[in-house]
Amino acid sequence: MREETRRDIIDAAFDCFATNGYHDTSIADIATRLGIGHGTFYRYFQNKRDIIDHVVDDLFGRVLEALATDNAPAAAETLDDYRAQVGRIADGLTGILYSDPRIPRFLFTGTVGVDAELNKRMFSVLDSANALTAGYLEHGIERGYLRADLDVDHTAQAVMGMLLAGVIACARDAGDRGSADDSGPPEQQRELSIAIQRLMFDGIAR
Amino acid sequence: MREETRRDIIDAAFDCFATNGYHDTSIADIATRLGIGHGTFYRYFQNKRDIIDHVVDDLFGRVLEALATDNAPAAAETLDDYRAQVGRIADGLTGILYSDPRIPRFLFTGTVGVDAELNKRMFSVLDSANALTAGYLEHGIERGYLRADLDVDHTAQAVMGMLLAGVIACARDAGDRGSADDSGPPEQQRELSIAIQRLMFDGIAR
Amino acid sequence: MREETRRDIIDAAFDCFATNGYHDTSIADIATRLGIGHGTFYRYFQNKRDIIDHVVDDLFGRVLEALATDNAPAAAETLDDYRAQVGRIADGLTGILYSDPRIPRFLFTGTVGVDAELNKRMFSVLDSANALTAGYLEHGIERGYLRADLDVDHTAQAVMGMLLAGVIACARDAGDRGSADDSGPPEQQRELSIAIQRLMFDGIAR
Amino acid sequence: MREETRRDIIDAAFDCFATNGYHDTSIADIATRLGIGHGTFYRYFQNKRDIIDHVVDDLFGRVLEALATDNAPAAAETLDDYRAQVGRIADGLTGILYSDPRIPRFLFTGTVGVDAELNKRMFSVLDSANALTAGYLEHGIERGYLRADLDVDHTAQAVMGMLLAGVIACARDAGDRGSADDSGPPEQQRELSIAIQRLMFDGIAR
DNA sequence: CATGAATGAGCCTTCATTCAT
DNA sequence: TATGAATGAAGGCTCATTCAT
Repeated sequence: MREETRRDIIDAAFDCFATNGYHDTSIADIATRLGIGHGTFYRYFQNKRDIIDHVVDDLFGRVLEALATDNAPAAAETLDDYRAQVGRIADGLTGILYSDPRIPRFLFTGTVGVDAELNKRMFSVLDSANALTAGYLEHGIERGYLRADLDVDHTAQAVMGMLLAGVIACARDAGDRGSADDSGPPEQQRELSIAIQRLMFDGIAR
Repeated sequence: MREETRRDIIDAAFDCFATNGYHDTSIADIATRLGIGHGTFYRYFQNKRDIIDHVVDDLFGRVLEALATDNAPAAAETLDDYRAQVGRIADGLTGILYSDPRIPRFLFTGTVGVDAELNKRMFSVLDSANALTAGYLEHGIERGYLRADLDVDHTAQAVMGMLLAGVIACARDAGDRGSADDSGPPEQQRELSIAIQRLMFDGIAR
Repeated sequence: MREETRRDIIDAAFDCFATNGYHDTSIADIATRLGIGHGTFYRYFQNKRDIIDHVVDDLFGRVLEALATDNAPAAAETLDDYRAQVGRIADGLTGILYSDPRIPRFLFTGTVGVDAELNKRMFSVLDSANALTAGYLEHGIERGYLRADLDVDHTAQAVMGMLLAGVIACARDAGDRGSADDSGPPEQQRELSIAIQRLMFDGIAR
Repeated sequence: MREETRRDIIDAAFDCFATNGYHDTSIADIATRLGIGHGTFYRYFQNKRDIIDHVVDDLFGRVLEALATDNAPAAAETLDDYRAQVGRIADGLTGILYSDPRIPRFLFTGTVGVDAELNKRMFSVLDSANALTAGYLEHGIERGYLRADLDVDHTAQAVMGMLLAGVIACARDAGDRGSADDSGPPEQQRELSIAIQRLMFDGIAR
């Protein structure tokens, strides 16, 4: 039960799921990619359904870590601070999504449509993200640099939706670019990021 | 080849896919739900992969029709016009999504993770929606009621993302409420709709 | 129950079986080729197994008729008579096989490997042919122009084998030539015919 | 992937095909006869179509080996030599066909009517046999003990036809005798063999 | 009489999972 | 501990046959 093998299996599974989706990936695929016997898989994971949870765990862990690294968790005290903070988070996410194109692809083909259970979990993650965002907004209201009548919960939901649009765009681009790691400059992503920020802070009206 | 049977199969398939997802729905499931022999299915559709396309066709047809009904295609000439128009579209979508909770669920479990082909198709639909939205924004700039320096394409993408957030929320709610047609008042959805509009037109800053 | 329809079905079945074989021909194929509903088939024949018997009946009827036409059934009284008779029979068979390339093909793909029952029947037809040939030989011995110590039964079997070689060659050629009726000159067939006769009457030794 | 299992499957398939024919044999039949799960079949062979090729390979291998054992490949130098050689080959074939009655049955029900592809292959085998026979005849002409004006190709075809008659007779007898290995004395076969030889070397005329 | 919609038995094939080595 | 041979549940799909219209 070498811990390294466990990691390798998670990585291989992540790769397979991102490339072919959960349902079109067989245990044999994962084992073959790793060069191990497919019986070995079952020494590390209960069953096929089991691994996806661990892949998701692992992915979220990596994403959160990456976000935490780039982002001071310090709360913004002014609108400009917040604006900058949002920019940093957006850039951070962009960086993560583009550092490994398999991430957005996996979120699609490896996460959605697998299971009612997993759906629930993903919804719950989204809830957390919403709550986090709502917290930021709440903080902004308290500090006085955001509109007092802001519906924080639903506004947070809307903001997260814009981020999702980014993830989806990445997933599509990743699909177009194939699975290779050739990082085309994330120009599109950056522009979307800017558009989101302007929408939030400047509105669209003249 | 009664056209009615064809419709029934599409409906039953829609129902099954929305409830259990594409991969956990067998042809026998669809046939059983309809009370027909499973061989009959193959008199109307080529194979399992074939029906999903028709279900998607049908769904999009219904959605577009519903949207068209509620919405004057007339272009907005003032910001208030546009604001109202956005409100109508949002309400329209809300109404559709809540009229049949299977719709958002199907978009998830019956559409994502099926196929590279279908993914491509869904992306392409998203593209169209983006382009449509961008067109509205473009028009607004020309008419002078929207910021001239708006990045229409990416802003459209962001706006569509917010709508997606609504779809996702619906899908989750539908899951919680089961597949029955008990229309809990779409209070949440209405509030999200308002939050999106305020975000677009008023921004979040004080 | 028009008799003509019955004939048409037999013809269409013959065509399908010759082209695609018994197992790769569906009732729908036969009906479609004829432009009738495939339910109609069952008004004329019990089931799929039933039709093959009628096709075989029909085919043998046609072959025997053709042979009878070309051949005086009169018994040969001299070796030269017999030689000529054998030649006529051989030419007759050649003509039949080449008049419709589907015949040898059908004997293969529509007759062998269908059924234990049909195998038995074909064997029985072969028996009759053997017996007929043996009768000719017997007659020749009685008349004194054939060797008295001839094993008529097995010699007849051997002679029939040579004819079978011709049928097989035809079947292969027919396959090569496609199903069209382009009668390449049956040069090969004529030469085989001659070789058989020389083998019978002159032997191979110098 | 025990090689023995592979052999067992080939044998079982051979048995089933010989008894019931290709189309009336299911993978489950083969597996059941062997007492293995039917999934196991697919660990050793691609699909149902795949196995028939291997069965044919195996059968031809065995036949050729048996023929080679009994037969000096040395060329005949005199007519008597050749006569003896033909006798040995005929006896060899007889022995093979009767050593396992499933062989002639398989050649019928397991080989004909399966596939255009397999038909082609069988024709090609027949070609080789014809060519081999023609070679012997050619050699006889060169050595001077066969008629110089012999049409070697078509004569070879005719000779092969007589052998086929033997195969067919065997197949029928095997069917009558059931699939058991009770070797009724191949009296019939021997007599056919003699009749063929006399036909070739002595002709039928007095 | 003709039709073709409906049916379900039956078969091929995949693949997650187990377990003896 | 690692392996991969074996397994059989499960599901997609075909097509001969029936029968209401």
